[in-house]
Amino acid sequence: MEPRAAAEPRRLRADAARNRQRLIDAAEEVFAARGLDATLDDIARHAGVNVATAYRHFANKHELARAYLQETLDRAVAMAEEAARVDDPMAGLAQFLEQALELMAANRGLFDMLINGYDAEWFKDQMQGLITGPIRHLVVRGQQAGVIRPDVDGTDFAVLLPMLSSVSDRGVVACVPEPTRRYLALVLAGLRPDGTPLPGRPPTDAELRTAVTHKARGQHRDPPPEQC
Amino acid sequence: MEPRAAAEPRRLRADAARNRQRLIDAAEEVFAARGLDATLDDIARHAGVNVATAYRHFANKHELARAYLQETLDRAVAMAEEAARVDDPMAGLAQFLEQALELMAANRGLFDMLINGYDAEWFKDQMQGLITGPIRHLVVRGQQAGVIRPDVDGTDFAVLLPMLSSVSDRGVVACVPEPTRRYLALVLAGLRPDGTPLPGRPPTDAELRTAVTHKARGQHRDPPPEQC
Amino acid sequence: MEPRAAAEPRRLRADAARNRQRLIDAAEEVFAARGLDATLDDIARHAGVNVATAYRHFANKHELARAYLQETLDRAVAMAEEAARVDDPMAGLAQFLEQALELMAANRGLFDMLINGYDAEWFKDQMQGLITGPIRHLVVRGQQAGVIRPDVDGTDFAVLLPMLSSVSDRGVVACVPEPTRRYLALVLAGLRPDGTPLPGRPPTDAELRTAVTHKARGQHRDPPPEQC
Amino acid sequence: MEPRAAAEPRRLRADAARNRQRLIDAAEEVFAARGLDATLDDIARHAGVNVATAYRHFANKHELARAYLQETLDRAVAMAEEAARVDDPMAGLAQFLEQALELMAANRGLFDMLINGYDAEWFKDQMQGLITGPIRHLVVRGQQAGVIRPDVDGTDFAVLLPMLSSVSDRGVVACVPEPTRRYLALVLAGLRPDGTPLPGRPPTDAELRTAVTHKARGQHRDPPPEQC
DNA sequence: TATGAATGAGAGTTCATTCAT
DNA sequence: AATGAATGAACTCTCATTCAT
Repeated sequence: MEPRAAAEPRRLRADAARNRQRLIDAAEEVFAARGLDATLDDIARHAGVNVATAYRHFANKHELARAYLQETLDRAVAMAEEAARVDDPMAGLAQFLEQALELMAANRGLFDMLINGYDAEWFKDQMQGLITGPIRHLVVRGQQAGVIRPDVDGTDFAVLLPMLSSVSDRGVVACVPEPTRRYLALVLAGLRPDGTPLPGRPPTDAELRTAVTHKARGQHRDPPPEQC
Repeated sequence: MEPRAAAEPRRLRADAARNRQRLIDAAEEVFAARGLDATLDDIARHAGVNVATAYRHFANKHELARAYLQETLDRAVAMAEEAARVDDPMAGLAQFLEQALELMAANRGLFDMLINGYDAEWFKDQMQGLITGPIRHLVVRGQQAGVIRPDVDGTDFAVLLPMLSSVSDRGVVACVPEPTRRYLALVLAGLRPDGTPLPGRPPTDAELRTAVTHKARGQHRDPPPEQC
Repeated sequence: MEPRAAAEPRRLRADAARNRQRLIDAAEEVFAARGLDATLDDIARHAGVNVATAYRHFANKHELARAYLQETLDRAVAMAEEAARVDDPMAGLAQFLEQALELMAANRGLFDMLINGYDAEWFKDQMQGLITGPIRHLVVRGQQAGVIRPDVDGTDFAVLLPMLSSVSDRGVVACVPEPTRRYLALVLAGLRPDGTPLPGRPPTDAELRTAVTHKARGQHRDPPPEQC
Repeated sequence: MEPRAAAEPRRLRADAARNRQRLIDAAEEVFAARGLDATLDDIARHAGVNVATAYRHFANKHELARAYLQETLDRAVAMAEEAARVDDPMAGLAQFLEQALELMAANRGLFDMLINGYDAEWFKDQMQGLITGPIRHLVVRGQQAGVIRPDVDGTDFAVLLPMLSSVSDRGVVACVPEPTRRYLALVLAGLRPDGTPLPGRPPTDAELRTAVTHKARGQHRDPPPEQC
């Protein structure tokens, strides 16, 4: 019962690689459309393979979901790194957020992770680098330039990003042009210095490790509320 | 097999009325704690009645969820009406939002409706009055007083309210004091006039009818994305 | 998710009681014929009910198996108690063993417990009283009367009984008259004093608690070999 | 699709022969440790080859099990032949039984065949020679020397041997020193002449062909109980 | 010939919903 | 009207066996 290899960079036979990618693609489609509650049977059917084949490639539904989410998060990280290279700090931050939110738009699977706390433990680890790396960099630069209020931190984006992503998943999308950009602009406006301090404080780096999200569904039923 | 009555205002026998309320109360507890995925059996047990009794009072799980959500939304409406009576428009808006978000905090069932699009059609109808009534009133007053930017509308809150409610349900809650208030303050800051117009436009009243949310789970599998 | 009641002596509705008994009877038939690997579906079909009905009465396959095994073991205990009332100690012991082995004859489900270690923990508890109670009583009486060798103990029967039961489950049964009685007689002959001490020693009472059997299949995969 | 050869004594290419033996060795390890329920995948992995390779050498799991059991039984036969050369008949018999039981101790795969009736038909044929050859020889010698009761036959050991082997697989093993030897001694004591005839009669040679065991599991579901 | 991959047919379990008392 | 009981349709995951390279 060895764990069936998942992300190990072994060379796969041509057809297997094809099926693996088909499965991830199908997962992308199905999870994105129906959320992470979608059944593996559905995904396998979508990929044109048998469920058992899915289980050859991924130890369980969970792992397939990760593979799919990983692909998407990798793209988000690339975006963050690119944005960090933009000169104007506010523009860089805005660019990253726009791109990231675009990526998440109407993707229910991603949404389930960001918002509904699917696989929170794993997600935290993915998020950590993004937040404490390029994002904080952008924030600090903006604060030094005086265009971002001094009382926010990169860690606030562990809340703001999921929060904004929920916008892209609303029905409004279908009707209103660029809703994400609109509400992002509103939040960015709120990030400008205005002399009035925000209540509360940002999450600390340590809190990020346990605090990103706690709602659990599907496999992760009712994790006891984390203590601080 | 008569069609089982649902919410028709028939006179119920005393014990029947009692059971009905017990069920709603149990739904409140259970749905709030475990989200709308909770089983009817659980709720019935919590209410001290049998599942079949639940089906005598409510056509299906769905309807029971509505009854529970209704109660909560009614409270939100009351809050909005009360806030409309506050003199300072910004303070009134802030008060309503704070109270409403408080109400939603850690209420997974409500969250499932607001964010996950459970029973979207019905939810829209509930939201309509709230948005176009007291909330728009607060917004307009604020704009006349010059404390709210002119390019937002009450309908923007059909997006902002769910968006902010997602904050209250994050793990951060457990660790950071008053996270909801913090990010609400950020958004409120963004709502102040700053000379820079927001991109896009608010949803129209008509769009509200179809646009609030479209994600479907559980019973409501895959409603085709609404067209505009 | 309360554990669905199993053996609680609640009054069941007539039909439920009937179905419950049908299920146990079907379990008896099917488990006896095919062993404890038989599927719940098979048993339910045999009982003329849906599988889910089986799950209403028993938390899982395991519990149904226990209910069935319990019934059989109860009969064995009754036999032991009756045998303890026989005057001649050897005759009493022989009577009990004969009856018990008869009971077990060709019952694969029982065999799986006795021999294959299904649900060993639970079985130990059932066995304990039988061994240290009436069986030891019979043995001691026999030793005092000088008809049983002094170097055996009641606890030896925790080995001998399963061992002999394996005889009744062999194909020989179908062809040879009274095979169980034959090999039981052989063992009983060996139990008479002969001046030559047996090698080793009987299990202690404490060892009985962990020592009855350790083979695990089905649910009980690979329990680490118990340490002493 | 030619019928895949199984145990035909064709000359195999060197590497094929090597793989075949590797598979049998792996089967030995795995089946002995986990019983005949072990999966072919496990065994193949243990052998360092692919499952499909196993299917090139053996028609099915069944056949691989046979190959493994064959090897073990061959050793038992060798033991019997060696024991037949011991002068003292009782000592010879005891030596064989001890060695054979040692061989079976804690070998779950063998146990599944001896006790659980896996592949009974085939097993009978293997047993036949052993019983009617060296074992009967030992018994007859003992009877002529007056140290074995006259009313047993070699065929009784088709029952006694499996019966005793069940002892070695009990948890007692882990705690009690030499349990097999202990209960074997008890049975041997019973085999000594004591003037009291055993009830019943030994299986006849013919009965041996159908009578050894009839329990079937796994692939061999429910062979109808053989008639005599 | 040997392999990695693929598959169909379950098995155990759960849950919204309906039936019978 | 209320209950206890029953059900069918899923869903996740496993395994002996076959296919394609």
